[in-house]
Amino acid sequence: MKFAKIPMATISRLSIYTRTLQELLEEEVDVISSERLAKQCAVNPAQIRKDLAYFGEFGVRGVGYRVGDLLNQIKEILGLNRPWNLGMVGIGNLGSALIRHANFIRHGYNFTAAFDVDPQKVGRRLPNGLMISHLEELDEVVKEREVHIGVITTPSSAAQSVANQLVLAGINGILNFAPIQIQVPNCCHVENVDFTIKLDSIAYHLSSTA
Amino acid sequence: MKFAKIPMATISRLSIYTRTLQELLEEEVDVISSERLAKQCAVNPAQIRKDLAYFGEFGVRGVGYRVGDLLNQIKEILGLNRPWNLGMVGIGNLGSALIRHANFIRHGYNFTAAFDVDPQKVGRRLPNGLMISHLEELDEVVKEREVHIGVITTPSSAAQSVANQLVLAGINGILNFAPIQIQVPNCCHVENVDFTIKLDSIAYHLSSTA
DNA sequence: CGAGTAATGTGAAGACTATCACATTATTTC
DNA sequence: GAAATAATGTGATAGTCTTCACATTACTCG
Repeated sequence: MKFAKIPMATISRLSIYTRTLQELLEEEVDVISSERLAKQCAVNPAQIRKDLAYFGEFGVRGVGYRVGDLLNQIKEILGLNRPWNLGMVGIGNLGSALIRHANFIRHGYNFTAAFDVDPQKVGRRLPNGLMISHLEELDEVVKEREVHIGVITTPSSAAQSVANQLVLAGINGILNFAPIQIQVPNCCHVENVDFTIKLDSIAYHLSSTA
Repeated sequence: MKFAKIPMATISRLSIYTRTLQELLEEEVDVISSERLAKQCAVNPAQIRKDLAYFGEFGVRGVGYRVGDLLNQIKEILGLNRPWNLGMVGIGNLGSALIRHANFIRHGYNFTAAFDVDPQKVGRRLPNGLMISHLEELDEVVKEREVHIGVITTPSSAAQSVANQLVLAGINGILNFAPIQIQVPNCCHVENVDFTIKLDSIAYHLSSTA
């Protein structure tokens, strides 16, 4: 089943489903149909069933999905049944805000390393107790703290070089907030969070419909 | 040409092209081929030509594209040849980091309003001089400061209600950082910036290839 | 226990997106 | 000024993703 080609969009939606299922679980809903789940996630019901079908059969015909079970299985699929260690590179406004941001921890992501080049910052501790290391020590610290995923919040100009360093240190997953397309070998998976693109997209829609 | 259905992906790529073209302009490159531009943007050359073809002919056969001209024309298409006023709702860690973030201003986006519900915050000024207004005053302030685009950085639980208020105040574009699918009428265009989804996607790739 | 109802799982159709391949057009060189 | 070279613009093709429609299976109730 791992060899079937899973659409990226399916993976993203699985992530959305987990959030909604989590809520449903907290509301003590036991069972849910693809139709109701779809409405809450703003997708098509058949889409949900197709997405799940890539990985097996998780529902009961005529009944629906057991919320707790489905949640666990999707978490298993996504690899969320274990903690992931994050290393943040670039401790500016955005970087430190993200480290303090609650959403990461709640989902099993922990920052275990932070890097910068500014001598004013290196050696200091973040509010959560994490010490800022110098970028030069990246390789060493990444291995020591078992960082699995690199988060880049440096200026664009530094992003590619940081990515190279992360890859050399053995990192295979990068979350890139710098508005630039970074190039990495195939072994490494990059996801971009680029709100400038999103804003431009809004600007386009506002201009072309007005 | 506005009635041809333009793929969302095309709009996003146009945004990427503008960034690369901007760089090329600063490096005083006059002319560029789709092939070279494609390499820098990490896309297929034919893709660039197709994307542009939705809007007209901008190149010279046998030669390439004039960097300055192309940049201006794409900016025109996206509606970036004018300033856009942003109103941020939710002045927490992330919100205030984003307001200070340089990328917005550089691209013609200005924050002209900021909202929160915390009495400790309302009435205070942000480092850039912007006063934080109470959420109750949203309608009024949005109109007064001519806010075009709303940026939501509240907790998920508040996001939908804030979106409703923004729509009622006449806002037609929303950039949503809350990890929830907010529902709005068709007149309003929402873009989501959701790094939890991106992280989950990285986790999936790391788990399934390891 | 059988008929009726509900909701999944999935093959097929449809819609959308990306890539190829080449005709077309501009420039350069001899 | 003709031939060679270069690079766009685009019809055709291939590929991917989404939605439909229905056969299948589970539960409920008389």
